[in-house]
Amino acid sequence: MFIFYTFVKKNMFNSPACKNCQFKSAAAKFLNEDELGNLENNCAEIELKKGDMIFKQGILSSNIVYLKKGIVKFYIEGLYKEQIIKIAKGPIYLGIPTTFDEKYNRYSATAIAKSNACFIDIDTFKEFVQNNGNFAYEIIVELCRNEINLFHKYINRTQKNIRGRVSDALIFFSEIIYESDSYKLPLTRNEFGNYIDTTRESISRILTEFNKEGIINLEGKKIEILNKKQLKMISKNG
DNA sequence: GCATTAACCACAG
DNA sequence: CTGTGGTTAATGC
Repeated sequence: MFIFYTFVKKNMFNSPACKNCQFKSAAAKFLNEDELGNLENNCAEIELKKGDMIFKQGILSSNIVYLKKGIVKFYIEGLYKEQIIKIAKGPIYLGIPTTFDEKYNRYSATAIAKSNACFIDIDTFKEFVQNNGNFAYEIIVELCRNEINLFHKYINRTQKNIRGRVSDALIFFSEIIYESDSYKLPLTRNEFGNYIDTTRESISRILTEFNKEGIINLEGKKIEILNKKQLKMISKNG
């Protein structure tokens, strides 16, 4: 991340056209001409392939990342293994909790689909928060939403059985991530299990169960939801 | 006790 | 990387 920062300062990248950005965040819509110009000069846009790491736990961080489009996974190096904590898609800010008041990243983020990310200099970002109330307000709204979502995820982990949690995840990918009833899972069975706190074996079993029960059509990583009503039932009664 | 749930292990594509 | 089968431990009638 430090490298990007130096490059930007030397103008070795073409500055992105923040003013006309089609993927402007709710917060960035409140930036005035001057501020947008400032953003353009202190920001670099990068194209990411599936599997590219965006930032890494334990490494010094000096950028806020704005994911214009794409899908990412957040994960933490735990005591014994890596744990996926969250999957999200752009447009979204990625590094606020880990960069804002922390020297080192407290978690890692990796693209799990082709993505576009803007690396914004942290001091520039802080300036906006300090001087532009509307900008700051929108950032707070996003942070609040994230916290509530995590509370729900936390509760579901303990209070739903595995069939319920698998249903939740399938619905999440369908409604939030892909906005379609058929999609290709961006995770291996192992990662899927890790994500909802179970084993790859249980994922395999339950997906084939759902397939046999006619709730989904399963073909490797390709999922087609055939009976969303029932899936939602299972999610509830989990 | 007996049934259910889910993790762990092992082996085979 | 996946799917399946057997085993086992925990929990709830």
